[in-house]
Formats: sequence, structure tokens, C-alpha cells
Amino acid sequence: MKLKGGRTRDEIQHENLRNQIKAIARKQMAEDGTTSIGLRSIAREMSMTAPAIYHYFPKLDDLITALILDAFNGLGEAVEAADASQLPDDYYARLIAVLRAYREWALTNPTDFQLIYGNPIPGYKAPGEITIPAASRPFNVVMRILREALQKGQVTPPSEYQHLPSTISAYLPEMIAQQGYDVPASIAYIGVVGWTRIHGIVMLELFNHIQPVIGSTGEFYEFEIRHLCKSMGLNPKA
Amino acid sequence: MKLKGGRTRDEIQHENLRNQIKAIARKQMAEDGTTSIGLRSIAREMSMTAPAIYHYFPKLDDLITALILDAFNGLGEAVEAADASQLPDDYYARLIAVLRAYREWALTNPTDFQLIYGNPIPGYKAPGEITIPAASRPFNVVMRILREALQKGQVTPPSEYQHLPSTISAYLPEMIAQQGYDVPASIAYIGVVGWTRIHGIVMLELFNHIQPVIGSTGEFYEFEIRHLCKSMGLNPKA
DNA sequence: TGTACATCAGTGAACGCGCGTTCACTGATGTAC
DNA sequence: TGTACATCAGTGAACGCGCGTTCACTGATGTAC
Repeated sequence: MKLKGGRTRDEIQHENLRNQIKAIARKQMAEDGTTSIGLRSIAREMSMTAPAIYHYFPKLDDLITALILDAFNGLGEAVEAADASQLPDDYYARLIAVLRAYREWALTNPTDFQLIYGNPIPGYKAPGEITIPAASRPFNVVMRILREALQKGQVTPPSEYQHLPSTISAYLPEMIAQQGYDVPASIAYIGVVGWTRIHGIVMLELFNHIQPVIGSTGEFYEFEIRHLCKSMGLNPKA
Repeated sequence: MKLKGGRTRDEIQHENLRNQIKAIARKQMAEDGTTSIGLRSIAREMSMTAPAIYHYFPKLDDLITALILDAFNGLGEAVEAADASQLPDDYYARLIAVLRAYREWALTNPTDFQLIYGNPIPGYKAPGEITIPAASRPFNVVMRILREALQKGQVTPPSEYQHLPSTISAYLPEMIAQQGYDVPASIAYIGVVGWTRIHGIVMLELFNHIQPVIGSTGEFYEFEIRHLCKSMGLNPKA
């Protein structure tokens, strides 16, 4: 029997169970780390036998891939939503919102963040052709904001980034073309710089390395992302 | 029978075996991740029975603590050696060498780096009173260089860091006094900023997230640490 | 110099637990004719 | 409308493997008298 969307009741039920399995896997990760995902323990928690899980994920690796995809897409959606929540022509507000969203998503989904940006899971090999597009979403948003801001003349890449190291300036245009970013190399470069900067703060905060040194990681982050925008000539709307 | 240093042959033998156990644990981590350390598998590789290990590490956690300590100290020593390898009054060269050493140590000891800065090991709780002093060593080196450079007037904290967020400017002097850094808050702050910046690059490079975007991570790092020094007014010796 | 003793590294067996994956199967459901 | 069939979620048993930790013990060594 077909329902709307061309999916049968069975297919919907199947997907519901896949989601339930993933939800339990996420819970287990939160409790015991990303390496603790186990088909047997998930089955136990679902009051099922272990082999039943194989109807939904033929291999443990498939489950992990699904979790990683969900995580990348979750971060991507959070970042895109933050961007969309601001006035389209307020590039400063958009970029700040996006940078905040990156940190907030990491702090509210620490195990998902570890799953995608932390230690690899032993023995697991991610299928790049599937995960990479999802992984690019947050960076795509930043590139879009910077491109639009640049078109309106509201971004001026720092002068020292006009002359990049030779290997990098040879590489970036290729990457930019491939990704369709349509920005000058200096803008792509500063996007990468921004990413590494917020990522370093978030990583050190996530594992509690930086709190004892700086006190308030929240204020530190706010202060730093503002200076980051400023350093590229992107300022609050008058 | 006592030998030099007041240690018996037995004590030396005991320590040798502790080191051998740690070496095998490190090898296993390199192969299967930080969560794969196992007393039984170590014993197997040493052609021993598992209970024998308990003479050297009463708990698995003790072994992990020893590995973490070694890792922090290894990074600390690498950074200190890099500092010492430069002319004492060439603060720019010293800081650059130190920043390079951080990345190089991470890349040549990726699992040790994951052990101290990556995902926590499920169920393991680090004894902070032991690990924190070792963990501070690299940052201590940076603070020392900046303090000396400042005394010689060769560092000028960026103007925007003269006015820090209130919580942070209230917290830093306390932290500085406690650690005996003897620098103004703006200098401590920029030290933290520097740490988060190199850490972000290293983390993203270590897990291969940034290569596809920037091409050469080595040149990127070099370029960025130079700009970092420049941004605090620390320039190459004439 | 010889003997009694203490020390302690290492063994082997056991406890109680975990895991991923395969296999033949049951039993319910929906489908085709 | 009734029957034969295909589909597939889920079971239970098994395979072969892993783990940390405890326990009573053996056996060698060095020490004290």
C-alpha cells in the first residue's frame, strides 16, 4: 500500500527504527565516548536481539557513517539557520551569528562534534564521497557571506594576505573553482584562517583545557570573533 | 645491593619493564587509537601473563596516567628545547621555534597528541594535581619569552587587547599571579590567543580536515605564525 | 660459610563480562491471481 | 473471496574472540644472622 511520497508504511516504519537506533547510539556515545557504539548494546536497549539490527544497518560501519552524516548535517543546518536568521545585507551580523553557531553547536552536541572533528574511530574508514559534501556545508556558508559582502565592498582582506605563500596561491584558485566559491584567493584564505581560529578555541574549550587559563571562554570567544571580523574590514552596520 | 643514585638493581629493572610496557601501549595506540590500550594485549605482546602487569601498574588507569604524563612532558621538552636552541635575545626566533615545535611534535606523535588534547578516554579520570603541572610547560615557555621580550621593549600587545572583556580582565591577574608569569594581562591574553590559533591549525591538520582546502598545511602554518608574531609587534632581528 | 627468612616477579585458573557476525528458523503481513 | 506465495522483521543459538581483575601459588633472589 502506497502512501504520500511514494513510500509504503513499511518503509516509514523501517526509517523510524533506523532513527531510533541512531538515537540510542548517540546516547551511548554521550555516555562512553565515540568508540563505545555497539550493535549488541543498542539491541539490548531496544529490547531486541543483536542480529535484528542487521536489517537496518548491515555493518557497524554503516551506522557510524550515518551518525557522522547526521552530525555534519546538523552542524551545517545550525550554521545555515544562524545565517538565515539575520538581515541578508547585514554581513557582519550574519558572519558573527554563523561563528557563534559553530561554537554553540559544538558545546551542545559535544559527542557529535568529537565524532566529526575528534579522534578517528579505530578501524572505521569514512566513505569520503558521501561525507565530504556534508562536511563542507558550514564553510560554504562562510564563503557565501564573504562573497556577498565583498561584492558590496564591505570586506577588505588584510593587506598581508594579498601575497600568499606560493604553493597556497597556486592551489587556492583550483579549489575555489572546484567548489564554485567565486571569490578571490585572499578571501578564501581568510575564510580558512577564520575556521582554524574558531576551531582551536572550541576544541580547547570542549576538553576544558582553556578555562583555567582565560576564565570565561564565552567572553573570550565573543571578543575574538569580533576582532576576526574587524581584521577583515567587516564592521557592524552603522 | 645499592647502586649509584641509591637505587637497587631491582628498582632499575622494575623501571625498565614499566618503560617497556608504556612503549607497547604507545605502539598499540598508534595502531588502534587511544581507547585500545589493554593490559591483556600488552601482556601478550611481552610474552607475559596479564596479571604480571599488575606488579608494574596496579590499575589500567595508572598506565594511562603515566602515558599522559609522558606525553605532556614530551611536548614540554620539545618546546623547551626549541626555545633553548635559539639565541636568548632573539625573541622572534625563539617564539617561532617554539610554535613550530608544537606542530612538529603533534605531527610526529599524533597519538600522544590525541591522548592529551583529543577525545577523553571513556571511564578514565585524570588526576589533575599530577597532570596539570606537566600540561602547563609549553605555555610557561611562551610566557617566559613574551615576558623577556616585553622587558626589552620588543613586544607591543595589539591595541585592541588593551581593553579586555570585564570577566577576563578580572580573572587574568589572579591566574598570572598564581602561575608566577609576571606579565601584564594583555600579554597573557595574547599568549592564550596564540595558543588557540596554532592549536586549531594543528588539530584540523592532524585529522586531515584542512589539507583539501588550503593545499599546503606546512606553508599555511609558517605564514600564520609569522603574522601572529607580527601582530604582537615581535619582529625578526635586524 | 651456611642457613632461615622475606621479598616479589610471574603463573595459571577462574570470574563475569563484553563484542560483531553468521545461520537456519519462525511468523506475521501484504500481494497476485 | 479465497488461496498460494513472497517478503522481511525478528529470534535463538553458535562461533570465536576480546577484556580487567582477583586469587592462591611457585620459584628465584638477595639479606640477616
